[in-house]
Amino acid sequence: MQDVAREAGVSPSTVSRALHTRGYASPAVRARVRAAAERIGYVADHNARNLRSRTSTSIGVLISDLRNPFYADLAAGIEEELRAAEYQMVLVNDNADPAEEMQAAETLLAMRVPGVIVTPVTAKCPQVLQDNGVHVVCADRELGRSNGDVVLSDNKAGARELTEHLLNLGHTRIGLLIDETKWSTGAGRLAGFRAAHLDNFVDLDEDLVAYTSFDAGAARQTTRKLLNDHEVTAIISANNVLAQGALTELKERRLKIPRQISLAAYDDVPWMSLVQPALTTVDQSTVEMGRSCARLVLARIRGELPPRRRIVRVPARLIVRGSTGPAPR
Amino acid sequence: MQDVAREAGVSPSTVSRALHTRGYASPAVRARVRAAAERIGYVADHNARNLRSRTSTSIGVLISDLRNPFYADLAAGIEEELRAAEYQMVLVNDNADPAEEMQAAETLLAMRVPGVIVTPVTAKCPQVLQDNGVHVVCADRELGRSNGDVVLSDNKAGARELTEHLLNLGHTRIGLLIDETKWSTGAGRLAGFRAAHLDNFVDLDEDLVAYTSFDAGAARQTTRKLLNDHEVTAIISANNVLAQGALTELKERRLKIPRQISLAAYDDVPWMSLVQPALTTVDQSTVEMGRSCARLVLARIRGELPPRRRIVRVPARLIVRGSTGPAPR
DNA sequence: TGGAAATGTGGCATCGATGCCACATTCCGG
DNA sequence: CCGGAATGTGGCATCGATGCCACATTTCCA
Repeated sequence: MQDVAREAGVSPSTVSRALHTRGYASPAVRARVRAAAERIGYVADHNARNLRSRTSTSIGVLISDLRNPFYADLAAGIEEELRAAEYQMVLVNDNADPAEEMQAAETLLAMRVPGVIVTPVTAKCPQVLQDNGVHVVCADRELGRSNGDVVLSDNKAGARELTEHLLNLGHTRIGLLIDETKWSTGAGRLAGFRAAHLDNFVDLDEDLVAYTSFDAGAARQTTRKLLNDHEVTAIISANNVLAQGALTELKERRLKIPRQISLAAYDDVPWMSLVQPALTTVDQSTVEMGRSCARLVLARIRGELPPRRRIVRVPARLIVRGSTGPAPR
Repeated sequence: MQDVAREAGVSPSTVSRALHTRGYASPAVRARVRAAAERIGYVADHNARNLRSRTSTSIGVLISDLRNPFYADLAAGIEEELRAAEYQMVLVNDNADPAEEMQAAETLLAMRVPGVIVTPVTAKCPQVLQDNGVHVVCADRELGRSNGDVVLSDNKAGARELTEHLLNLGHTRIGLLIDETKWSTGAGRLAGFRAAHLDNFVDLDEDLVAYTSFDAGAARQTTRKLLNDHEVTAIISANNVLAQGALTELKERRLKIPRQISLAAYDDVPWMSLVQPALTTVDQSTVEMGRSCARLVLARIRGELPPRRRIVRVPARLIVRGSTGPAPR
């Protein structure tokens, strides 16, 4: 910048004013400075700018697992929106580990990022960030009674719609493969599953809610057990990872889908339309969810929003494909 | 930091020395300062540190499309290794667009990142970065005659092995679905395909090399054309995106895989083992590739490497699954 | 016991961009 | 023709961490 000032024959202050819209600078000088900057290849130092202005254009994004297409899509949506606003995305994987999550939060604090988008593992993480003046948006799920902004898939409505689709096909014994109900994600999907049964006057056998862990192998075992112990004519998987395990087990058993059993999943990811038959799913518009998160955090940073917490509910859409059909008699 | 100094009753300089391993500080003072920092909840400001030390612990990662599992895995590997070294990842999607790529490069320059890992779209981008003193590692591909570090999949060997696998099964008319040969990626895979034919004394009909564009829909059309115009008993897709199109077309035609036609793909991604039959693929250990990139760029930054350019070749591994079988007579 | 060496700590300039304030110049009306 | 407003530009302190240098204190040996 000193160099640009010398090159243009003005002072550093003038350079600053000439390159930004803020402050006066005669058109002549402005042009001269811009030319000089161009010639030298001047690129403003973000660190200095951030230090002085006590802010930054980097946004922290804290997710569980980039290799899961859900998180990848979320991040892609966030990045797209941030880039358009000339912000940068600092992406950190926490592997759904509380310790790594807190570690990451501290790093982001050190970077003095003005905002963070997080798929929280612990309520403490968003809390700590917020306490330090960072604008936090929780994505995909809510832990306990947080008081920050959140962007959620409408889990209950989506799961209800999916369940109703199966009930309408005559299924009355539907297994639900689910890994957790402590987060709003699992809780909402389970609630939707229950609500659909209730609405349709179908008694729900609680044994058909099969708890497993967030892992395809475990989901496969759980599916096996579910099929061994109970008569079910359809299975709903609460997310894309569990669906993988369920499908593997069904294929292994050479069960005809959907003739002998129907399979459906919450969270539509690409492979689900590639398998034969393609899976009936609930698409939670993950990329759009990411965009919403970014828009929300940017609006907060710019102070465009009232202090009240904002809850964005991204609609979920049922996609009927070949894996669901009439219940066998 | 001023606050910590006051709290501990020492000067800022001493705080700096006490919190780092560099410089002297009596154990007593060190303990006192650490305690004070802890109490206050002090987190060093990266911007100030970066400004002063003219460096940064953020690494730029410039990729084409986070939604493609290949890039997601690459990024995941990079992030894992960076995090372990207490570096951060600034992730930018350039959508394989030269303009966006240059834009991103400029942003990374502004951030004064010490290193960038890029899956280049244009040779200009890594060049510009390098000219500005940034350590650049090109991942997955090489453009023209660059002189920087690169981490590549051993495309030629992998493609040769895959092709040989098919030739050994008696296939002599193998279609290759490929989108580009300007980058080292496509060029290497095509070379391996050719080399395998040569080694096995099978004449290669150049018409069976079907050029398409990087898009599942286009790949499907090209596959259709390939099947209409030529007798082929096997198809190799040059990457995961094209494989999607090829598979869709084969399913549409109700061709029995592998009885009537074999299908194989370069770049193993999760859905390939979920479809029935599972696809024979070449696994390029994408995550490990990402880790290698990160290790390489960190080593450069630390000055641990001789000036000569480093070319890391990550081995590719053939995974035989159900989609390839003996050639039909 | 005096002086040199060793040890620990504080002062201060610095990195680069920013924006307040002061000052120089031009412009206009009374 | 002079004073005050309007306009444009430069000086300078500042953000927070760092590390050189100087200085104060202690240690040690001659």
